Amino acid sequence: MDRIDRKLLNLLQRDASRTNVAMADEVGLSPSSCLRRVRRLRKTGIIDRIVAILNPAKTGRVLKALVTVELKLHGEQHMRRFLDLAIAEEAVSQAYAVTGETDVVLMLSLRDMEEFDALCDRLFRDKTNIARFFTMMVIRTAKEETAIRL
Amino acid sequence: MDRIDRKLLNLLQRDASRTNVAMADEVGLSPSSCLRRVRRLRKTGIIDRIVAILNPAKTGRVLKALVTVELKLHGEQHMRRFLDLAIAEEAVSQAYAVTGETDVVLMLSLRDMEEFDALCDRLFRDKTNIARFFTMMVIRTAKEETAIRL
DNA sequence: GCATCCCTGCAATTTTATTGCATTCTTGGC
DNA sequence: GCCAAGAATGCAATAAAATTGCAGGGATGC
Repeated sequence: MDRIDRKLLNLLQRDASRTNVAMADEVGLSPSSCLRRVRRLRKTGIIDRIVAILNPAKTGRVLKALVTVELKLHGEQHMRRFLDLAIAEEAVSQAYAVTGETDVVLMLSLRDMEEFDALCDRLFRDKTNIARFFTMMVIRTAKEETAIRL
Repeated sequence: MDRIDRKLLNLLQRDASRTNVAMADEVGLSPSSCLRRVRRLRKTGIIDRIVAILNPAKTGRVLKALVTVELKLHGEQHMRRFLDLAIAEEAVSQAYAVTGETDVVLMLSLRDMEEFDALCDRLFRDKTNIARFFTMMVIRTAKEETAIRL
């Protein structure tokens, strides 16, 4: 893991669609050496995966919301049961168990408020183990970064 | 945007490193048709970008934290000033202005608590416009999904 | 019914990825 | 400082993939 590897990772985190030939050129290596480095980075797991990032607005998911959830019962099995419910939801893009005043934080990507309403029904109402939940609708996304600075 | 486009998007959101030939095979198109579809999806912006996702743990960023921030002064310029400060930080991977009890929510990816301490110094202490902030350390990541279901 | 437009597959061509191999570079031990 | 072992590099040949032109098929609107 040297300077060239870091350079490759930075390039790939921005745009992994460029060709190996172009990458080799940018870092000053031959295509074969460059390819072997990238393959090593993938095999060792530093590069987890290569994916397409869609534009949420163009897919109809125009609303984002953060929800903090406080459970009534905090045991491991109760926590797991709720998380399993939550992660099965398409609108839930992130789900974390956290320290602090609340137990779980969810990030939602929603089509509209109707979807939010239905989701609340499934996750938070009635017989579930929810003490309280607070919803923060996202007004502005200032940063949303998949890349990691090396 | 038909069934095949959706299939392509789902495939690419999982693994964009496969070849066009393989993709064409999976959706039952010829490579040339498949390529033209993917190019159209990129040109129209539905596919925003293709990126490498790194394994945070292998890059030394082993801690995650969510921070809710309440500002003293809520004017647009004050909000913007704080957000600009926050998004300039490498450890801040997501930053949102939100409705509700707090004004801003940050997602942090940290190397250690020392980095957190230093970050707090820069963003929250002293002369800044911070009324309060609450930190939730992530205990468990149950879901962290870049893909959008179509 | 017909013209138009879009999409498709095929085939030729260009570009890229991949691999073996000889050489160079780096590193650790002495 | 010198040598040996392992790792990384560039080159060249080969295989595979991407790209493009073109002709045919199907849907759409008039």
